[in-house]
Order: sequence, then C-alpha cells, then structure tokens
Amino acid sequence: MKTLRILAIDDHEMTMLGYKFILERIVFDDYNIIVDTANTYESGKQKIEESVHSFKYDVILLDVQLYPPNEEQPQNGEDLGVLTRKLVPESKIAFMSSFSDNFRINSILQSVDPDGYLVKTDIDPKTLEEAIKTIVTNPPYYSSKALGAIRKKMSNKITLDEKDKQILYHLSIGTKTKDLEQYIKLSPSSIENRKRHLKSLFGTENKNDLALILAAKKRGFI
Amino acid sequence: MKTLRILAIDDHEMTMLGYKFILERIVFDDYNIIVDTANTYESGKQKIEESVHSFKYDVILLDVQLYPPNEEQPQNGEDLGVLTRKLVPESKIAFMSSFSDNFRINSILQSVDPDGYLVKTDIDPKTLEEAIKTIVTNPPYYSSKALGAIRKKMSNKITLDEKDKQILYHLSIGTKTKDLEQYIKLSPSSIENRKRHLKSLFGTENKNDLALILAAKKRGFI
DNA sequence: CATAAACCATAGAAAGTTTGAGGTTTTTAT
DNA sequence: ATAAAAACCTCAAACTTTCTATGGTTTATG
Repeated sequence: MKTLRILAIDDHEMTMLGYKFILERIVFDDYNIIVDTANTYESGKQKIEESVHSFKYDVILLDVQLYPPNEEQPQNGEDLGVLTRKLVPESKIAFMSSFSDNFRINSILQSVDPDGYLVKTDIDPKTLEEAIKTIVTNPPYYSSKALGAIRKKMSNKITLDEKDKQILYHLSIGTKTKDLEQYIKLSPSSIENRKRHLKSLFGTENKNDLALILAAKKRGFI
Repeated sequence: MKTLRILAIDDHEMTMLGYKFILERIVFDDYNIIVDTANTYESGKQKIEESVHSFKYDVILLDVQLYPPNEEQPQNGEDLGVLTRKLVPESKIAFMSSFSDNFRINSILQSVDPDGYLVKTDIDPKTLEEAIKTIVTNPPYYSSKALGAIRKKMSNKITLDEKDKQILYHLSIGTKTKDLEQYIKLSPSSIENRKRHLKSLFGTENKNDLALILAAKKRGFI
C-alpha cells in the first residue's frame, strides 16, 4: 500500500478539518491518504521546508488568503506557491480561493502554474475527490468557476502590457486617477492617454471609469 | 419529457455512428436525447441553417477537419463554428479534433469560443457523457489534452502580436524565410529582425529555426 | 565548390509613446 | 448653490521603438 501525502494550508481551522475529513476517506487505487495541515503562512512554510529533506508531499493545497481580510497581508498563498515550486518542484500544487476574480487567477496561473485551481464555492466532496485524483494522475484540474475565468482570458484578442494591467487593477480597487502615478512609473498625461486607449479597446469611449472596469472584468482582466 | 437535440458533424461516417450510439443512450435528467448527423461541410451547414427557423439544436459537435488530410480544405469546422455562432447563438458548440496542436486550439478558442473542446484521443463513452452534461448545464468542458494546451498558454508571460504568430506558424509548416514576405506584410529585414527577437524571447539565440519552433511549441504557441 | 538561403550590422525613415503645458468639463463636498 | 478637486481633452516637442534598404558574412545544400 502506497502513501499519498497531502498538506493543506488554510487559516480557518474548521475548514481545514473538513478537507482533512473528506480527503482521508477518499478511495483511490491502493493509496493510503494522509493529510497534514497548517493554518498560518509561517507554519505552512516550515512544513514545506522540512519536507524537502524527508518525505515530500504529493499534493500541497494552498489557500490564497492566509490572513483575515483587511489585515495587512505581508505574505499570501501565492508567495508560498512560488516558494514551494522552487523548494520542492516534484510536489503538485493546488490553490483554493474564495474569490474567483480573474486578476488573481491569471496572476497565479502565471507565477506558479499550479496543477489545480479550485474556487471554494465549487468545492464539494465529490469534486474534491475528482480534483485530487486528476491532480495526481493527469493534471491540471480547474474547477468550474476557474474554468470560466480561464475561458474569458483565452477567448480574448486584447493583450495588455504590465502598465495597462496595473492601471486597470488600481482603478478597480478605487485608486484615484491623480494618485495612479504613485504606483505606475508614468507621467499623469501618459496615464490619461493609456486610460483613453483602454477605453477605446474595451468599447467604452467617453464613458466613465466604472464602465471601463466593468468591461475589463467581463473580459477577464480583473 | 424534454428533448435534447444534438447535431454531430464529422466526415467519418463510422465515427459518427459511434458518437450517435453513445450519446443517445446517455441518461440525463428527464431528457430524451436525439442525435442528428451530417458528414460534409455542406450538409452540416444546411442542417444548421434549417435549424434557425425550426427547432434549434442544443449542442452542435463539430469535427475540426472535415476533409481528408492533404486535400484542399476550402472550409473547415472552425469556419462552420464561426458561422453557427452568428446564425444560432443559443446553440452550444463543441469541437472535436484529432490533433491537439496548440495553434489550432488557440485559434478556435478565440474565433468561436466554443462551449467544449474535446481532443479525440481523450474521448471515451464516460468522458463524452460528462462533456455533454457539462456543456449543457455548466460550460465550458475542455478534455484533458485540451486543458494541457490551455495551461501552457495561460502560464505564459510571453505575448506575441499577430505578425509574430504568423511568422512562427509559417516557419512551423516549412515556409522558407525568404518566402515569408509573401504572407506577412513586412519587409525581409523586418522579418529577420522579428525572427531574431523571437529567438531571444524563447531563449534560442544563435540556434536554427527548428530550435525556435520547438521552443514555441513547448510554450503552446504552435 | 558554387549557389541560394539564412543571418548580421548599420543608419535613416516612419510610427508610436511619453511628457508638459495649456485648457474645459464633470464630480464632490460643504 | 458654489468652490475646489479631480477628471478629461488637445497639441506639439522629445523620445523610443520598429521598419526598411543596403551591403556584407556565414551556413546549408545540390
């Protein structure tokens, strides 16, 4: 009997117990599934580092948000994913996220290229089981809402450079146009130009920023 | 009892009978599944056009390649998909393709944005059933190899414009550099520049075109 | 080994971006 | 209702990138 080691990292202890309960009862070939857990960035990081020189985890489940919202988030699941890929490239990584916002999904798909991405509202015992099996045998596994975001992006002809993306992102979180220059290395008038250009790309000429943001959301950019 | 109408278009009659056999035996809520078939571009087009003013198909399964390879392909499944989206936007479209080459998948995902994409070697009765159900209730459905191609593309930071893509595509089908200018509206020296640039993007500086093509394939561009 | 194709370097032309300075219109707060 | 702030617009000069033509070298192929 082989052992399948899973590490689940989530800051909500009860959520994680739920995962552990489901996962350890999965019947999967002749695997014995063992779930290890951690509920802070630090303890998760430590377990991953320890695993490098002992047994390696087969699958690492990472919550994107490892701190209560509103709190400072010095480090999040994405950073931990990047680190894990470096330390233990043989471990499969899957993200679990409460929000299905495209910006985050796109970013994680590029920075970590995880073997799975599960939007939490898509998860139930059945899909979780399917996800684990797919991740182990034939990755990737993307849950339904994640696929929705991916579909939007793939069906898209518009390509934006980093600065355009940053402008859209900052506008979407409510940054004022006049403050944008603090975050983006461009003059105010260039930022205005780019905003105009973006609005014409997304077909929201002469409309306000909200219209632009909504159009960009619909197309999967934020 | 509701009726779920499926139209399958594939130039191999036997393949299509197989699909029909499997599909009509699927147990799916209280649907009665009826499969209509066509095995040429023209007859498929006709059935789609007729459906506009009578019953509309719920799902249209399209083979990408509707003519024997090597023959001239004046029209293919992709064109038919584009047409269908215009004529009957309420019908779901799924592609079936023997090749899982990224160039084709990427192109179809942009031109048609189908509700499903199945690579034929991924299809068996079980996945076909799962695919149909997902396409009807909660699209999209991408089969395993299709997901592989999509993953490559999404995890990629490199973005290419139309001309770069065309250069890569033509090189991949064996077009000589000196003939490229017939297909791409650029001067020979610009094409050389872009090829140099592409090679540096893909980390194949000072290597030959084959190395470039292989690297671009690995990253999901062709 | 001769020829065609591929590749490289350079420099001027063309196209696209950025920037600052001037302004008008819209939004926001009181 | 009104003053102030922010957003928006236009234009032209500086700057950057890309394109193109030319002339040359290297590499592949019959």
